[in-house]
Amino acid sequence: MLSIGEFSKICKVSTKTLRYYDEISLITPDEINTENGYRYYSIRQLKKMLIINRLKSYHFSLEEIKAVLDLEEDQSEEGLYSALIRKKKEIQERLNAFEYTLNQISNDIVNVKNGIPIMAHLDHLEVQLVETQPLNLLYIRQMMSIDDYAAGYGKYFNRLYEKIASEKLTLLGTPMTIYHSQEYNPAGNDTEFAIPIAECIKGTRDLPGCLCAKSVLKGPYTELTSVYAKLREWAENEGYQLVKSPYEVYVTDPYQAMVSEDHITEVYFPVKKQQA
Amino acid sequence: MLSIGEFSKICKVSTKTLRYYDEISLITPDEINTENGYRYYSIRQLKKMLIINRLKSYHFSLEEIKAVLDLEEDQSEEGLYSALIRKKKEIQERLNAFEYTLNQISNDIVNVKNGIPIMAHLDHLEVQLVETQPLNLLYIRQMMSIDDYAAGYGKYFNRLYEKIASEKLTLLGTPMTIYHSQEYNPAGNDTEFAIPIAECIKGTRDLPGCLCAKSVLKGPYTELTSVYAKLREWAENEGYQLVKSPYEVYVTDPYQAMVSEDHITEVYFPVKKQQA
DNA sequence: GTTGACTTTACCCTTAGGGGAAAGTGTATA
DNA sequence: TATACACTTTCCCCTAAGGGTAAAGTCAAC
Repeated sequence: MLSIGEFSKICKVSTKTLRYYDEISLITPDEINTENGYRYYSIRQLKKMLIINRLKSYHFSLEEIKAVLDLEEDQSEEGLYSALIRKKKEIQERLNAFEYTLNQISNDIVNVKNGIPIMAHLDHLEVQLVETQPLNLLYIRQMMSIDDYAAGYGKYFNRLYEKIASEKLTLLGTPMTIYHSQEYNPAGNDTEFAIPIAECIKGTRDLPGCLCAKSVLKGPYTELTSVYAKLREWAENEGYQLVKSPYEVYVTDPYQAMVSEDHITEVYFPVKKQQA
Repeated sequence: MLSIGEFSKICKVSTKTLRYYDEISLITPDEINTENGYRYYSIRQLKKMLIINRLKSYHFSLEEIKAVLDLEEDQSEEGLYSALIRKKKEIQERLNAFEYTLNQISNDIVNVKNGIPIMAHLDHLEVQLVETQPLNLLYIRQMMSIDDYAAGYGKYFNRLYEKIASEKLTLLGTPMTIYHSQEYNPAGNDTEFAIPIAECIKGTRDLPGCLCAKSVLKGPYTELTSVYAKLREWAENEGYQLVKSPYEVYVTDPYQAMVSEDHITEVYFPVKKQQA
């Protein structure tokens, strides 16, 4: 039997951690002296602790590790295997995200080095006042959380395109997204995915034409918030009031132009002249 | 002036977050109604908020962002530039770490798929009883925290090698590390970096020969804890007691064999036969 | 005037433990 | 055997970046 200090030293895990793992029942000492409460671990618990350490190094949460080990106890090898596969995919995704970030940050570094302050594109963004034509939209309206967006765009636009194809409808423009939520809420925002078509059928609605402030973004979607900010600022300065829900039109196919720098997105915000 | 909800919506940041940022003085509303406490943000605060969002996406902590923005206020472009460079390096390192993890996990996946349970190498690890020869060690002894190890090995062994080279000393073996701490402590462990040489000079000491349990690890250093566990288990089973500090001998040059699978490390643990 | 949307503060919760205090316990040495 | 010191216990507070919810006050539209 090993005292907590001995066990700690062998596994390279602090005693604090071992007590915490005991508390959450991840690994509990084989024996606890009932007189003084001292924890004693057995040699054969070393392996379990080493597995925990390894899974931790793979960025499993303690919760996940517990689940894996519990399954393992029931002799199913499947649990560990599928967990590893799943976690590998997760890590791959995080790695990709880091690569993307690295790209972006490198870009900014070049700009700052050349004396172009960060967010400079915001100053060069042009806003125009346009009168939009009414559109007939095939749409899906959905609450979207921030995590859903990445997968959501593909999913819902695909569904719309499928319907257009299977019912032989007439495409009249590129896909667009309309944001109906008043406030930003990380849990979910009322979002409408739509594609303009010719036919008025079930599942379509009319988007009336109206006066809009419009900006065109060339670049990655992450800069869209700047565009919205710019539109607000413009409206305030020019004495317009923002009314109704803004929408984005994806001029380039997001799945065609893989280089995010080449994306072209139009942002429309319905406005009206402010009463003096 | 924008209410917190309006500002939140434009920046795609929750009101909760804005109140929190106010609390930590990262971005405070331009105006607060003294009657009802309502927060009002100005249009020109949008830019600051967008910069915060961008830096957040680069994995800056709020603390760091505050520091950068404060420097920026004092018109020094340098602050932002060097912060970006620093952060880029950080992200690169995390990316590398993820790549390494991905490698390891893929390895384990192959093993598990082939029916080899994780940690199986532990069962095949051989332990032998050896009588070591006394060594004369050129050494540096240092408290090392877990984060220091990666950089520390290079640093201290380099220092030792430099001394050997500059004083024309006679190398008698490969580098080794001796662990003096009794318990594992994440804050710092008493660690000795040493290289056996022929000359007895200032900065050398004697490592007496003794009876040791010895195991040889072929593979990445991350598996070293398993070796220690194995040695403990063996000692328990064979009726030996672990005495004094264990040490590792790096048979392969860690900077030569870049593929971690090729590393060869000997682990020695001084033992004595247990009194019956 | 009322309703519903908006805002405020306040309190508790999250992960994976770290730091430290106060008190009890174990063991080696003088 | 007495004492010193190393070890262990529980208890409480702390982290970063907010999310969830409640109770109470406020605003704007109808």
